[in-house]
Amino acid sequence: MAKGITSRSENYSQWYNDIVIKAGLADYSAVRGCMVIKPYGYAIWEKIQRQLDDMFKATGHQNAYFPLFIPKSFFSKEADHVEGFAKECAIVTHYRLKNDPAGKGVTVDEDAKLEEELIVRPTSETIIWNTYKGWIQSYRDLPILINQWANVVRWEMRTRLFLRTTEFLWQEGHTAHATREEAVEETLKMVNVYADFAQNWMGMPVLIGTKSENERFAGAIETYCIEALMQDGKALQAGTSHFLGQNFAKAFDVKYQTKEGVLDYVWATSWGVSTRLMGALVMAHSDDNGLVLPPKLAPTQVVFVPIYKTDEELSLISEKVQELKKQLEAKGITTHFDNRDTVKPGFKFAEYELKGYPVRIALGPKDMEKGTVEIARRDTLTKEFVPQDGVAEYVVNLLDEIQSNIYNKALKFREETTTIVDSYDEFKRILDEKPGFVLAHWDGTSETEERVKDETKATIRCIPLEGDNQPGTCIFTGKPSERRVVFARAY
RNA sequence: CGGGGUGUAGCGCAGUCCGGUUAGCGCACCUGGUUUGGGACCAGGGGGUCGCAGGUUCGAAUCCUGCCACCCCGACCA
Repeated sequence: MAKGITSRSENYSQWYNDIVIKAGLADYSAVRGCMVIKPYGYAIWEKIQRQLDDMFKATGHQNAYFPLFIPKSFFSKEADHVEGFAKECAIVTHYRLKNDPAGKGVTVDEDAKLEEELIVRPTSETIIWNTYKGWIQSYRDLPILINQWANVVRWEMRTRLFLRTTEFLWQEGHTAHATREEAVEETLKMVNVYADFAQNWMGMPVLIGTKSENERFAGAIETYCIEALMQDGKALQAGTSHFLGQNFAKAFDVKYQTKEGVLDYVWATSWGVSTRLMGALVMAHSDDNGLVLPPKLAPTQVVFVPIYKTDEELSLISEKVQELKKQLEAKGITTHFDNRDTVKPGFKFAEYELKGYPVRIALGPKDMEKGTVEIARRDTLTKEFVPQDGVAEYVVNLLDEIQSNIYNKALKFREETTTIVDSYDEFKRILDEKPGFVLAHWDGTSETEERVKDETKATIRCIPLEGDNQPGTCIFTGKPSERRVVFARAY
């Protein structure tokens, strides 16, 4: 186990915090509930951003940017939306400071009170739909397919690094359509983009489904989500895509004229993923040695560590490393040569494991003699000697192998911790004894979900789009159930 | 907002119950040397308003009063 990291089995939360902090991803900040994302963490976020952005562009979306502040009056136009967010908003009430008369720094200038308070956006539906009103007159103006990369603020009671911070970075897509069908199609398209990203880039299997009424986004008709399972058996909502119907169009009076000349309200969607994905990445794959990154999202995929006693040895090794580096880079692989002479190789090995570099290549006098390198893979912690001639090919294949291995490992874990239950007693027992997804019948009512939550802390993570859709009877009430849904305790 | 806990060097902590030399330890940091195939070793060195404000006392990290901050567990949530 790495120095200073709490064991995963001993205390999962502590382990998670240790990895985030010690791998250099993020740290607590001076501001309550907010975190500082450090350069290494941000580098990973940039990889995530870049790939998602490409996927959004490929599905016809454009980026734009809307204001951080939302006038209070905008916010209160959609009733469910207000209800859902009212309790967690940061509000700007003044616009000026003055010197404290008591001589203690500065104080708020009460004369500079705003006529109308500004809400720091917890999400941007309202400001965006207020804007869209001015952009849309005819069916020719539709669809509008826009995404924004932004920060938002939600004043949560309790925060956790990446998973729930007061301020967080995310992207939010906001689209406007002429028909219900087109908007529904967009909602589904984007939840599938998220699933694609989670599985093929993060190496994290997800379930795609809809949310129950209790868990639905405030103001949405239907919320689609991707739901992942962490290594402690708790679920994490990793992304959501909302079909908003005409709720926001009605609230902000956004109408368009159809081909036939009739006025109708516009149909809307919104969808988002956040820096929470960083937390998911950590919790899905990491071990007691530190972070494990999927090669596709690792800022640096291969690190070279020289082993040497003399300057002559180092210069020979350096020459070889430069040669190999070029070969790898020619194949699109990102590399780093750590030739620091201030720390020993063993220290570097431990450090790169902690930081989750997928592949480490060590090169020492023995290798120079035999014409080999020592290649270590982070996911399995195994090492192998490989001829220098074939390194580039070997690493290309190895990175693919690692990418699919960590996905398969996570998938296997999910399958092993997913249980089908048919009675409430069994349901409760499984939640404690074998945490994970629990597939059970549910009568479809909020009351039942609420009662199950109160008694077991488990919620309906999603009503899956695929899989077993046979009817049955609710484990709690015995009433008819259309199909099994996915329960779990969640973050 | 309820319950619990903690504030002492950059980080992690001991010391507080029972007041008494110059406040200590590990890691990290700096200097010099030896090392380098899994987190090196030796020697020397720098770094502290003991969370803040008052009080008691010859004397306070330690006792008393008030305040503040943060963490953990709940409720709330991407």
